[in-house]
Formats: sequence, structure tokens, C-alpha cells
Amino acid sequence: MDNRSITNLLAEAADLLEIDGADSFRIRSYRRAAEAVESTTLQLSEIASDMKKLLEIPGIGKSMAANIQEIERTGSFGIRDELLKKYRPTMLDLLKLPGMGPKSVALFWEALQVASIDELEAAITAGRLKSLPRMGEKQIEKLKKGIEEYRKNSGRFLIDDGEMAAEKLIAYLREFPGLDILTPAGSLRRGRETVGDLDILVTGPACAENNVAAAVEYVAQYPPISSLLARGQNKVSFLLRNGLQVDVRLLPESSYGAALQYFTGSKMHNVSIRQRALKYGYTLNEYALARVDDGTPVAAATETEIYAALDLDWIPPELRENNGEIEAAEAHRLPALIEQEDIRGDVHMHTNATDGRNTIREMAEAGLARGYAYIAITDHSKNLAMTNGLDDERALEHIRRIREVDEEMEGRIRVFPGIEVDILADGELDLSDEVLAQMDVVIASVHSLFNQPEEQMTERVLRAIENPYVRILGHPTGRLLLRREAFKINVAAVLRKASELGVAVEHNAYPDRLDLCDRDLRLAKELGCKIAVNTDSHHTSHMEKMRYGIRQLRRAWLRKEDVLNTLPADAFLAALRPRP
DNA sequence: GCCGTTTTCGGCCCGACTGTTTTCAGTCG
Repeated sequence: MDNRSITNLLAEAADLLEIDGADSFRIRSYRRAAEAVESTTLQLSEIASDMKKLLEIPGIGKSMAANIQEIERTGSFGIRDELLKKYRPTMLDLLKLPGMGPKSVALFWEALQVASIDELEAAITAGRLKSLPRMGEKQIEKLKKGIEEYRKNSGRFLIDDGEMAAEKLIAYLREFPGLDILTPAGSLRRGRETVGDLDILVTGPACAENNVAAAVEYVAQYPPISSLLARGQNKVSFLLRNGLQVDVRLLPESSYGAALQYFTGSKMHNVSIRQRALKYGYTLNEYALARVDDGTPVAAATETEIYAALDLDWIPPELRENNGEIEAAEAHRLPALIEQEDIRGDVHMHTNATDGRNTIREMAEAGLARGYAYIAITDHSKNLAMTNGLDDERALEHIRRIREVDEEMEGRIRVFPGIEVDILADGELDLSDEVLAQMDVVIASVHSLFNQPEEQMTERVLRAIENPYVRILGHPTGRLLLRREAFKINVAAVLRKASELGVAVEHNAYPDRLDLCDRDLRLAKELGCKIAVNTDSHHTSHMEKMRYGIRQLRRAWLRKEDVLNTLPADAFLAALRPRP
């Protein structure tokens, strides 16, 4: 079994233990083990038989190692199986509703035998919740809204989950001789923050019409398939264990470009392109661009030739949303979009001084390994008690240690001292100006009281960035995907003010909290905001998530010169708001 | 359940807010 699946099983056990009211430290052990499995670079399936190696992973002790071995043998483990006898797996969905914790799940189960979102909805409609303790009108209303929100988002997966599933499948398909070109299409290729399903397009000699059957059979044998939905001549559809639907299409090489264009979308982009084709006397479908009159194919093998036949430059998939990209392609004015390689530094990350996993030095080494010229260490401040946030005194000590590491790295990579300072309810910051003055990178972020009314929330942030030491506004929209709605804030007003003050705004690259959606990013650019893209890494492995941030920047039509941390180290610091 | 040691068990991130209570349990970050 792959690490990701083991991670999920351990995390699931932690949730079930919590519903069961188990010892909180024991629960935390399962969570930590899940994180350890997720972040280790070792393939657990390869070392599962080696108890010693398993125990070397921090957070994995004797019984957790035994659990992992059992998972490798049987696909599950004792405690999880027992808990699943007592409870139902659908209860874990209930935990995803805002305001629902393990205690409420347990209560609903014991009092009403409610074990799923559907059952909860029915219980609410029937008025059965009112009889329960602490279930007032507001609470019930909150649940109703939560269910609605959940329904809207469920069925979609975050882009990194989609990408990982695609990579695994593609690796499997490559094993089959004669499958040469394998490309994910659809929203994954366009870099959307969530994907509804996976479209994998495949071509090569094995996809030729007369012998494709063997390849189709091979696809249908993909081990992680949980249920096979359809199996046609050249298409296989199935569900993975996590519910993600996958369509694999095996196409002849001659029409691969047309299929890629067709299945990449977006729908609106394709509508416009097909209209354009008609004006040229062509018709476009997933097989070819062809003349309307006699059906003679004009272009089909590559996307480039199809766009070219319509007098268009090839359009990067991230731009295919019918947002002016066709006009730009016609005028040869498509922007040179930012690339991953343009990023020179990652300036928001945490260490084990607060809630990160690694040391300053380890983060620096990881940044160096990624080819960065600089990073900034920006741990939490004291108001985030749960993260062991830094107070003034500890912050000063931390700066000293960061400077030491900067010295140790001997210029191979610069390590800037910084802080992610908390914006309090009234717009004050929770560290003193004297301390902030010593930081190169001061990121101000909201971490609490998300339910303030919009006006108050906006006012609070505007006040905070007035503080002259603030140089970057952290997650300016507080946008958390799939979990809850963003907090209410006037994004335009905040961006405008940031631009005026010269405060940079951050685009958090991490897929599950993409702060600025492409529309907000475009707005930020229009308003002349300085934009920095950061991973907010809490572990060296998180730095790789930068690529998803880049996808979003590209979707917003941003170029290298639109993003602050494409600059060399000194120029980057110089481009930040000047210190008083 | 893990870890580190004081080697056999005690410590392990905690404070604020909410909606419900009428003194606090549950959730969140």
C-alpha cells in the first residue's frame, strides 16, 4: 500500500478514537504517526517487514509499526476494524461539517442513531435535534448551512490529490509497452484548485484501432480501482477508493491533439473555439478539425496545429477559460506566464520553534536543494498559543538563531529573519514594534475571530497594515477550500489599501488554502499590488507545493515580473515596503 | 501511543470564543 493510503487509515483511526472518547494523547499519537507517514521519503511498503527501519521514523513506536505491518498484510488494522464495528465510516463525513466535532458526532449517534450527513439532514427536518442538549436554533441553523456547503463542494478534490492520483495511474500505464504519451486533461491540466474527475488521455502504438483491446484490458486491471463504471472500445471509467472518478481514453496518435484540446476544456473556451472554427468553414470535435463541406481533416495530431489553423497562437491550458485568451492569441499578445523556475525564494515558513516540524537549518537546506537564493523564517507569534507562538523575548532569540544559520550557509542561500504576526480583533499586532523592526519579513495574518462582520473584519485588517513594520499581508482572503466559507472581508478594499501602502499581498500556494483565487489575483495585479507566492511550509516536504501556487498565478495571467519573489535576494528586500 | 529518561513512568501545544447555559462543554486554530 502506498504511504498516502496508510496516512489516511491512521488519520481515520484517530478520528474514530476521538468519537470513541479515547485518551487525547493517544489520539494525538495516531495523528502524529499519520503525519510522519505522509512526510517520510521512505516507501513504507518497501521497508514494512523491517521493524527496525519503521521504528527509526520519529512518531512511529512499537504498536504503530505493528499497525503499519498489519496494514501492509491485510489492508487494515485491529483498532480500526474494532472501531468500525462500533461506529460507521460515514460518521467521518460528519466531522467535516463546521461546528461538528467528535463529541457531537458521538452524541448524535447515541441519541438518534444518526451516522451520516443524509441522516443528519433528515433528523434536522424532523425536528429531532431540538431534544438534544446544547442544540439551540443557531446551532441547528449552522449545521443546515454546513450541509448545504458540503453538498456544493463534495465530489470535488483538491488539485494535489488529483495530481497524485494521476501520477500514480500514469506510472502504471507506462509499464504497458506501446503507451507513450500520457496526459491528464480537464481541470487538472488547466490548474484549477479543485478537480471533479480525472481525464487521462493516452496514445502510442498500442492505441491503434486494431490492437487497442489489450491496452484497455490492462487499464481495467489497475489495482486501486474500487468499482469499474464502464469499459468501452477505447475508454475505461472507474472510481478510486476515495471516490474520485477517472476516465482513461486510449486514442490513435493521429487525433491526439484534437482529443487533448477537446478534453482540456474549459467548456466555455471550447464553445468559443468551435464558433471560430465554423467561421473558418471548419468543424472541431474530439477527433479532428475538419472542413465542414467535405469533412477533410485540417489538423488533428497536435494542439499547436489546430490553434494555428484558426490563426491562433497555442494557448496555455491555464488560460483556457474564455477570459480574453482567444483574442490575445489572435493578436499574438498572450503573456509569457510565470514558471516554477522563476521563483527565487520562499518567504513564509515555520520551524519547530512553533508548529513547524524542522529546524531553521533544515528548512534552509531544503530551500537550497530547491535552488532558492533565499528563504524567510516566519514563525507564529504568541497569540497562537496552540502553536507555542513566540513572544517578544523568544522572537528576539529566534532572530539571533536565524542569523546564525544565515552565516552558516555562507551565502549559498540567504535566510531572512521574519515573523507571521497575528492580527488581533481590534487590528493591533501581538508583538511590539521594537521587535518587528528587527525582522526582514513581517507577515501579518488573521488567525482568530473569523466571524466578525465584514465591515469590522475589513477595518481590522486595514488597521493592521497601517503598522509601518508590516511588509506582507498573509492570506488576505482567508480562503479555505472544501472546509468552510472564507471569512467575510472586502478583498478589493484590502488590496487597494495594500497597494497604496506598498504592503505586498501573499498568495498562499498550499492547495487546501489557496488564498487568492485567480479573480482576486487579477484584481491584485490591476491595483498594482506587490504579490509574493509562498508555501507557508511547516515541513521541508511542503515546499514542493509551490507548484500549485504557480498554477494559480498562471491562471491569473501573471508573468515573472508581476511576482516579488522572482527577484534576487537583495532586490527582493529592496522591493518590500521600506522600513520607517 | 510516543518519547526520553529521573529505566518504568510521567509528560505530552493551550487559550479564546460560541451558544448554550446560568457555570460550562465543545470546537477551533
